[in-house]
Amino acid sequence: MAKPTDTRTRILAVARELFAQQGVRETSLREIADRLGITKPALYYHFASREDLVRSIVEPMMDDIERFVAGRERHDGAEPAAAHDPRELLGDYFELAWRHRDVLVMVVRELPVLATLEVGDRFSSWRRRLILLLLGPDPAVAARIGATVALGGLSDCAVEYAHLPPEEVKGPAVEAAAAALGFPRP
Amino acid sequence: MAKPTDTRTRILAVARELFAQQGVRETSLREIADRLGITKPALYYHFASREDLVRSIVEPMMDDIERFVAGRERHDGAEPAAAHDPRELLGDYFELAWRHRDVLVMVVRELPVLATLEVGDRFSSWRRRLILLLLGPDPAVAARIGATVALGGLSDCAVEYAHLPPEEVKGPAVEAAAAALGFPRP
DNA sequence: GTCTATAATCGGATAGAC
DNA sequence: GTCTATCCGATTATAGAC
Repeated sequence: MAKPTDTRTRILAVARELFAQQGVRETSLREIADRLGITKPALYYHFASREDLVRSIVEPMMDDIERFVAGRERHDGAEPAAAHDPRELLGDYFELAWRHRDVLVMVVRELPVLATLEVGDRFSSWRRRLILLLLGPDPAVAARIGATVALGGLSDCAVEYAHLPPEEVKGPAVEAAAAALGFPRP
Repeated sequence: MAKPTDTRTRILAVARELFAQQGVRETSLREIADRLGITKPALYYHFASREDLVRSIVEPMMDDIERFVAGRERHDGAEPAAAHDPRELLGDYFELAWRHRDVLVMVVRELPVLATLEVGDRFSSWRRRLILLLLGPDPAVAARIGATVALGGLSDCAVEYAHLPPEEVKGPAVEAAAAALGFPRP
């Protein structure tokens, strides 16, 4: 039953590649269709609109991050515990960013284009909640700034060193992030 | 001699604001003209083309960064000394990013749109040279990763905490970056 | 599922009057 | 310096045949 990759999947793959290379708004449906050797109307058979295509690419990552954050928060309404081991949380966060690094580049570089999907607000929310998990409630400004350096720096690494094997990147990246957070190397 | 702000300056201000808010490619000349109460052809009296307008906004920042990096490199062809105090260099770098934080957001989010200005290549070059200044020639991968966290995190802070007074942000941000680099708090 | 043909819209840019 | 009017190209999207 080796389906030779159906058209919908091939469209998604080509779109992902072009969006990452030249930007979302800078890629037209014509360009995607040409690359695949089909025509524009054929795209509309598989996706209701241009926005539907974009959403189909972005949403799996968004859902994955939402699960990541929500799964580590308390659900009983009690105060969120800062009981998370920083290195473990940062390591898991690195692997998450790494898994989605292609779409991640696209998203962080194009928040304005993706405004209709409210990507910016959701990212802010996740970062706020992650800082809460790392530092506990009401952290001082200085600690929050350290956390911003740590989390922002980790995402940058997933993008910057995408050509290296992840095992080689993860360790040093997590150590640097932990140090920025105020947990220096043992 | 209180010139009531000439039109060219007003155009640049409105364009900067709209570009930062909704993206470069997502802002049309019509939108800029409407906001100013003039028409599109009037824009063309002040700028030769759309690209000329974008360039006029981005270039001052680019020149400033180039001067920053070049001014700290050795010019005699000798090996680049790693003799820079990390906290001093990081602090100056923070202030640079802070000064240009509005245009900075626009640029890092829209590398694809600005491809014709070769913004991406120039940014890569600056980061590479800064890492050289911080770590000396041929740094190990782990050290480079720490530097990526440090420099990336600093830029993020200039954007993320743009609403706070810079004196409040700079200290903690530089300390976090230095720790990520491997120079822990004394 | 994919095509041809086409509608409707919007973008950047120019000519020429005032 | 700013306007009206206009051109040209490209884009999203749809209708209808195969």
